[in-house]
Amino acid sequence: MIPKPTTKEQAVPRKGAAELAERKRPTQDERRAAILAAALDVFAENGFAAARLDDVAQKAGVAKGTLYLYFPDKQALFEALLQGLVSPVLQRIEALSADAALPASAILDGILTLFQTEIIGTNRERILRLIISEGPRFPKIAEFYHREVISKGREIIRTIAARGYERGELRSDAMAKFPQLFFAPLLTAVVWRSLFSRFDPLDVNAMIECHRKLMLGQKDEESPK
Amino acid sequence: MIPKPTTKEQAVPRKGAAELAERKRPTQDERRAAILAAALDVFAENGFAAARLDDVAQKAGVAKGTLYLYFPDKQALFEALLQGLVSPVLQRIEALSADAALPASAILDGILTLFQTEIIGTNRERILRLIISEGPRFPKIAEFYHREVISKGREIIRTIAARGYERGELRSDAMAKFPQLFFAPLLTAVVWRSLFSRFDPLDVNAMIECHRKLMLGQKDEESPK
Amino acid sequence: MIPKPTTKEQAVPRKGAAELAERKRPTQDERRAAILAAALDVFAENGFAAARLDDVAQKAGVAKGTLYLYFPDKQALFEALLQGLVSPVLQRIEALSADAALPASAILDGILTLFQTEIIGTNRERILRLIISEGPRFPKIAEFYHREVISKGREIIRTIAARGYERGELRSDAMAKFPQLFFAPLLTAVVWRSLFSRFDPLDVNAMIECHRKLMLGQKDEESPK
Amino acid sequence: MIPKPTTKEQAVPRKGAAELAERKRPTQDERRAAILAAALDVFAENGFAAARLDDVAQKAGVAKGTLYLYFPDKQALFEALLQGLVSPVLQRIEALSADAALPASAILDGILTLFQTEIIGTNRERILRLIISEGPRFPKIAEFYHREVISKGREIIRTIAARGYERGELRSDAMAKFPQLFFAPLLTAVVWRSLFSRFDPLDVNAMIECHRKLMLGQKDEESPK
DNA sequence: TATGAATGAGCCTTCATTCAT
DNA sequence: GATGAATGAAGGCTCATTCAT
Repeated sequence: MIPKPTTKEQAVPRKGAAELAERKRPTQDERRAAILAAALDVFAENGFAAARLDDVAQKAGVAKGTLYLYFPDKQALFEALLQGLVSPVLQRIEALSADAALPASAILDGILTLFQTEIIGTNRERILRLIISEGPRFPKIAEFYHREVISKGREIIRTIAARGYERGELRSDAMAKFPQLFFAPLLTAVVWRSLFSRFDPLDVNAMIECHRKLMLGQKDEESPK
Repeated sequence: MIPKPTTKEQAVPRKGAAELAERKRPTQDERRAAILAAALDVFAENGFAAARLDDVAQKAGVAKGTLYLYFPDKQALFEALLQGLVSPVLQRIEALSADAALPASAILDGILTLFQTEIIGTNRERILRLIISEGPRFPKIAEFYHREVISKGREIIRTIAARGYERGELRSDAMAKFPQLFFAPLLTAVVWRSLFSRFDPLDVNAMIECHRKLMLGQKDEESPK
Repeated sequence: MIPKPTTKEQAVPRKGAAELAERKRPTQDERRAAILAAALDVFAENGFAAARLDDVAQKAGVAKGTLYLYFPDKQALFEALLQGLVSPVLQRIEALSADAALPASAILDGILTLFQTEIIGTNRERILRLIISEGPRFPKIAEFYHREVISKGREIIRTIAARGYERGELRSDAMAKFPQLFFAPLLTAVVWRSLFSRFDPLDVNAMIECHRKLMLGQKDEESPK
Repeated sequence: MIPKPTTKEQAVPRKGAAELAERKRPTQDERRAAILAAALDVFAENGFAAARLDDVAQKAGVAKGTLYLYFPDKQALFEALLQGLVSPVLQRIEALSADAALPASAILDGILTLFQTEIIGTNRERILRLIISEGPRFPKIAEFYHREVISKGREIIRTIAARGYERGELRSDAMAKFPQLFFAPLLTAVVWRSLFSRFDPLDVNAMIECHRKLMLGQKDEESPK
């Protein structure tokens, strides 16, 4: 269970230890990551209140006390978990939206694709679920997420939608007014999957494709894909 | 706080109790209702795991043991709560949709209005929140809700959307394929309100109006409101 | 360990229950008293920090959770314990000292006798030990004890000593200035007993007799006892 | 706070470390002393059970593991602490009492003065407090202290008091029989200060002066101060 | 020798559930 | 039926001690 030291590539330490694929003692970063990964599993499965730190420790392969070397308490661990995995996707969205020369539909397509590939089915989806479920009881999390993700995402969509509407690419300025309408089906997909996918799976890609058409106001013939 | 059994000197005790202005001993149905109402408060505020039956009992004005006379355990109380408040709205939706002569837009409008008046701001919204949050850990609830509400609602929207598309009222058959797209903004509204309304309130009605336009594929001029 | 409800051979249940020596279900007062008695044992033996509530519960014959029905937490239990056993002795001292006609020596003798019979060897001595040991970490306790016992006792001694000095019964007004000098040997007896009595027992009565002589300034011949 | 080992560029490191004004790497004795000093702080403030070795290590400027290089465990550290600071004062008392030519009152005065200057307000007072508080749970300490200090001090007082009584310097042989009576006010001063000095400070010197008069059986006129 | 991260037994406290009244 | 005191299993957190470096 506990990795043996493996003082590796030293000149001649401890025999042939180096070439072994053996477990080395994890660095603090690795341990922290292991704890967070375990915490995601346990919190996602049970919710905050019902999650047991015993389980987190066991999954992370550390002693219970070790958790407290990395996080002051259960709530801090939870909050750290929810604040640790957000940015990269948003940055890619920002990058996408920066090119004003692109047609709105292309940018929105790109964002939808990112959602399909980088969120659905990944840990980020589980984080999202946790934020939806537990956010109301963790104002700090809700505010953080609103500030770091929601408000930025909203601005991006608002800009794109407004520009697309002015250019005549979009039939309506609805999304410029309420960018939430752009994200609503994505949120719905996440919620659906968490609730019903066991017995009524959702074809997320197909639904998003329909959403795209609706959003762009295309008539059905117009859509390729 | 709670009416003592009134051990007093009533010449004709307990007979015409109803017409007495004094607090009468609650009937079982009233007690059950009080417990469920209290449970909604407590579960909605804390989630299932963190909710304390002590609080439920106190809010309901009964002793803790009394809860167990009405529900076998905490989970049963929770499940009873989530299965008790769904039907009436759905029935009204079914009624609305039954009139095939109505234009699709009118029916959808009606449904949206029902949502705005009968869900948002009511206990039903809190139930919905609970289902979203806790559903994944209560398969029974998720299945029940899917069977009783989701699948029916989906069928209704599918029918209306298909009919509207055939009649040319809708520019796209997206919603016929994925009725979730119709409900997505409503779900989003509920989630938003639970997470962000404290510091970033959402104008649900305005958003729904935008959703309506987008859905119907109207150009902006076409919408009166 | 836990008194069984005694569903026994009562022909006419519940009637003649009183005269049976059988264990009846303890009243709340009895339970509270049992908890406090157990707490005294456990705290006296281990000190506050090292005392285990498990042991208290076991000694009191109740479940661990029951403690929390009577006291909000460990500290409250401890404080309740230390504030529960003081008054009667002080009242008797006050009664003794009220009679100004008595010679000072008689009153002081009476107080010393009370100490020997009502404190030494009783639970009050253990309480005293706890106050001495733990008081510095429980300001509330120290203040309470100072207010309720120390300051009153000091006033009493001061009055008696001053009066005795004026009357020529006492050779010195030392005790009128520092009544602590009257109590010092008593405190010392308690401390000695807690530390050394195992291997060097102290004849408290004899020491107190010597203290009396010293205090009264008698030459040795004068005191028979 | 604590001297970092000073890993700097010393041309001639570690040789004439003593005469360098800079902080040198502490010797083992210094480290031991630092640990004991820190332990006194921490144990005095919290008592044995509630004291944290973390705090001791931090105050001593060493790592927690280092404590275990110097003391096998917490209890051994505590015991070492309580056995380390006693002797010098006792030796001075012994020296004082050795001169049989001195009048008893002079020797007793000397001892009282030593107490006032060498105990009250110093670390020795804190040690004394710890012995009083924790002694009952540390028989080894109590026995050590009894053997090394108490019994010796008692013998000294007994000798002086007996001699003084024979010579007619003391009106009573009370203290010859119970030397505890001599120390009682000193003990009382220590206990009082630990419990009440925050809100009811004690003038220790004045009290001891009164004690002296009482002890010597002087009438008030006789003592100047 | 010194470090401090890691361990895990132990303890206070909570709360769903029971049951005597 | 209704009560609420009592129960005791469970979980968050602490901290003395260990051990790889």
